[in-house]
Amino acid sequence: MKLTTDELVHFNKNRVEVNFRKGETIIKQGTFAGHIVYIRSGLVKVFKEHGEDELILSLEGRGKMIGLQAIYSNNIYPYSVSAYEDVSVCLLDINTLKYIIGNNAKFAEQILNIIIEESIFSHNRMACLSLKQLHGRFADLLLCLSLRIYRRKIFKVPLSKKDMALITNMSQESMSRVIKEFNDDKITEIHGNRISILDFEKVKRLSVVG
Amino acid sequence: MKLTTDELVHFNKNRVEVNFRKGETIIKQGTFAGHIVYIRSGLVKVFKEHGEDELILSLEGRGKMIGLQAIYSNNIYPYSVSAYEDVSVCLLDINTLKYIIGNNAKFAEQILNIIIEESIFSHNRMACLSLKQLHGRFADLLLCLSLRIYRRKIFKVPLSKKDMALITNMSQESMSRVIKEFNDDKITEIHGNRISILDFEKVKRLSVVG
DNA sequence: GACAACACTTGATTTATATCAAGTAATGTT
DNA sequence: AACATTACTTGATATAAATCAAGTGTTGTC
Repeated sequence: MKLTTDELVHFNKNRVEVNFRKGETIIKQGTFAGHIVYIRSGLVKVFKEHGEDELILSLEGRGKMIGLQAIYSNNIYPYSVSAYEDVSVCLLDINTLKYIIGNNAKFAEQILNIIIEESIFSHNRMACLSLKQLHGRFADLLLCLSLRIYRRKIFKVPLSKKDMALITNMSQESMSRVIKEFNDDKITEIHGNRISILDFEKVKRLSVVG
Repeated sequence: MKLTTDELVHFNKNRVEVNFRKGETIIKQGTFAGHIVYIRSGLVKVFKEHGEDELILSLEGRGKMIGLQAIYSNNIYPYSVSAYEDVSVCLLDINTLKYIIGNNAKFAEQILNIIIEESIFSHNRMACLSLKQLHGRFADLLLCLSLRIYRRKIFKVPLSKKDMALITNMSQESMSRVIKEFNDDKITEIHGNRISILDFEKVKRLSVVG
């Protein structure tokens, strides 16, 4: 990023490194937004709280910026974020960020690109949740983990079956049944928190078909 | 917006006014994005095409900018837009826009705000579609039309029941039944394309309850 | 090592909503 | 005006997936 020396100084002065333990809340929906969160390591969930139940908007890992939406909308975080495992983050002061955005067009452009990418992701997730059924939604979760988060076909996740059920917006029992079918059909090999994708093409096909 | 004279000249040189007839496609998902669309008048739907079926992302009317997502992502429109009624738009050259964003931080900031507002709207819509059932989803449509689009409690919509069913992601038959119940319960008075919201508080409550 | 608490599985039942079917009303066309 | 086409309604049936229920397996705690 093309920041001036002045801007860099500003940034470093207003940057804090923090660690969160598994399960901790990193951002609480509805609270005043003091900073933007940059994830250095660990998996988190971004979710909307809606009375009793919650809707998971996305999973985010290493290298992602979270909370940019708070720049607009009265500095209030429009969603919550919590840690699936121990997480290390960097907190960037929101006013510093706002200041630089308002003065450095190239920087603003990059933030814009991040938000736009998120926006498109969000549209796809909406389509996934509304149009697809159980198998398609789970296939999408597998693709997300494999392509976006771990960049592998075999990986360990800090997610319980219950978590995965929440992410794919289905009941725990349905999740259990879907996983069983995927394993029986040799599409995946899922034992405990270890996921191996055996037939990647089939997962892709299931994601498209729904 | 704080644009320099030079930028204004640029803009006016690369601005075209166009009219679309009811039903016409204004933006086609997957095509090369030449411009951003500013709606001068008329109601349009923004939707994702996904094989056979479609998912409506939002309704937009007078004063809205559409297609900003194409700035990022190889200048390809990530969704389609079509006219529910005769629509008048202004087309802004995407390269001009990009150029100004990259050089005028204040302008970039405003575009950023628009996208962020959209992003939050999109999250709410996702929650609506995934968490709520028929009545809650229809209540949300009523609120959207009444608060965001028409700013009235009584208005005429260019939408058929079929359209409304698509927007709320339910079957035409369910839409019919839900409208009947709303009318029977004196919550609304819907005849043809004329909608009167009689009990606004109840609509809000139904939207929250789901 | 016993016990509690929780994660997961699996089958039976229920439920919300889609689909099917068959009709009436509204609209457009020659 | 007659006819076709489409929009809408309404009841009956089908279905995907949730919930319920009753288990087993796993983990943590004193």
